[in-house]
Amino acid sequence: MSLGGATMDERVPRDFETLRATILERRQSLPKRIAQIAAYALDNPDDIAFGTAASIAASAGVQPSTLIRFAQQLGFDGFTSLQLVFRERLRERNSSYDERLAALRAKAEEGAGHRAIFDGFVAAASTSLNDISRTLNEDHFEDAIAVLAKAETIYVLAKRRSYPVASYIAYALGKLKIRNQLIESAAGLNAEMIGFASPRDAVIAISFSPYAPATIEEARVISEQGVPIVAITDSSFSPLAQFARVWFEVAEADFAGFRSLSATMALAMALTVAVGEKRRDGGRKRKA
Amino acid sequence: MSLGGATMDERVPRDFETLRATILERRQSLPKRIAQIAAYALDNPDDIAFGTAASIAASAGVQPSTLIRFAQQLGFDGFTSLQLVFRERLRERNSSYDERLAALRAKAEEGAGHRAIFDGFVAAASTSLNDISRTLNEDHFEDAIAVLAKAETIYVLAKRRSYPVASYIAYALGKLKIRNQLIESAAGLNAEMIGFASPRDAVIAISFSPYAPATIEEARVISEQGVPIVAITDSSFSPLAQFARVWFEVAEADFAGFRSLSATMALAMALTVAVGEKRRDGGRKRKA
DNA sequence: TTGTAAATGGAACGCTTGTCTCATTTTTTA
DNA sequence: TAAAAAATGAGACAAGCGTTCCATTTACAA
Repeated sequence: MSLGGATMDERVPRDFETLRATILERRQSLPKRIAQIAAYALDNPDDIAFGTAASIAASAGVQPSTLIRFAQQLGFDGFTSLQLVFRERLRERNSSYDERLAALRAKAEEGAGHRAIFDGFVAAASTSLNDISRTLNEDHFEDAIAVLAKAETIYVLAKRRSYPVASYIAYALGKLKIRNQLIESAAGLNAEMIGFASPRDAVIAISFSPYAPATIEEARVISEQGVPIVAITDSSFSPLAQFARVWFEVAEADFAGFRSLSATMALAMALTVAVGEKRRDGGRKRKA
Repeated sequence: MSLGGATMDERVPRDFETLRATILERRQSLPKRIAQIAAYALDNPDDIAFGTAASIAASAGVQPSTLIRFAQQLGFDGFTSLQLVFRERLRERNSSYDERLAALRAKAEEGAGHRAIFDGFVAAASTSLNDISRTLNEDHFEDAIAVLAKAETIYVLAKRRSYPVASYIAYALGKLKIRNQLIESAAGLNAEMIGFASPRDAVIAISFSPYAPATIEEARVISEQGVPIVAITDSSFSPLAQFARVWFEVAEADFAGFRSLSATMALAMALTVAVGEKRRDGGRKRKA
């Protein structure tokens, strides 16, 4: 008989995720109009949080009283209690990504303690990842993969601050059983190494301002041999860009004078794995 | 005469950031009670978004009418219009960090196209950064800095997938003019290199599962010589942990079988720069 | 079909809301 | 200090709120 006024001792979903799960679970057994509101609520949670019972009911195409029955069906004692859950959801993702980042950066900039240094590097890395995720040119990306997938040997060229990226690329290519050659300077035999490269090979070259002269010079020589170059660099004015078949502009944030490598790393790894995948599929699995 | 009912042709802040800037700019010239609400609004934006004029006024310790005057002072035609801006703020950060990440990961997992591979690596890197930012043990961090700052020479020990981090540490230490030695295996002289290390030096060792046997063995030898080790590894069961004076547990997310290095990189750079700073200050600039 | 229970629509109600007005207090100006 | 202007507090009020109630419709069992 206590049709609507469900007593509060039955478990009432207090957080949005539980509520969502409860709704999805009972979806089948809900009356038509109630189900209609349930669907609307999950699709437009913000409207539930901010709207009035009347406005929400109108948007969902039901009567306000149905909205209240919906709430009661879920164990709430009225629409208002239900709405609180939807509002709490918005409150709880309080520290949005940007605000967290801003907080990190602020702490880092006011320069208090060693923790601030750590926060600074985390913030720089996050910013870089965010930027590249927005700005990556997908056409260039596909072109680069095509160039590299055709290569017999992939040469990897980077010095100084970019060298860690090159070494990880070489490691990953090796793991994927793709023939590659890391051009290191230890033994001073770079010129000879480069001499073996042919137009059937390809190069991944990485260099950021101030561009290591050796990288630029080696890129020039190797491009004159007709070897296609995929470059990762930091601006269209980069001397590397003029030698490259395809090039990526990656804006890495820096902190305390050291550039984050996270965006470059992510791009490098994606290139590597995509090349591996393309080779396995023999170019068959293409997007239409 | 049109004291309150400011006409709408004067520029009304429509987004939260503009509103915030406007308030901060006029702060000095605002009447006492109005300023009181202004401060409350910037400190408790969520309360403004969800509360009623009465409840907000009570929380801020003013009359509801003052709240309305505050809104009108800013060019809104009432509290309700002002509140819309605060609500929009919550709506707009709709795609919270976690949701964006989840979207990236979902795209990456459904595996459509090469872009998905890229997204996967970006997501893995972001997740790793987020995790380490939450879980970094500050005491360990300070201890590690202390150990490394005292060292005459810092030895950097890492192979295979961890090697890129080691090479960046070595690069950064060099830039900061801190004597360091990267233990590479190229010439097979590692044993001799290690032999020079003394208890007045220190080691940064990095190894993740599956732990490169060479790294573990060299860490064992070097710790038996009494050289303090700062380890970056992935679990408390790591064989590296038992040799270490201080160790960090870094949980790197992986994608397509390749582990992100972003968190490790951030930690490594922070350690390096913090050591550099501590040496410059001679330990004088300590937190109380 | 008929009877019963569930579901629904719509109007009515009491209450709280945002806003306005006006008397009072505080601040500024001369 | 006196006068004028600005700021403030507090109550009044209409509009809109969430909720309830009841008549009607729909679904289902016998």
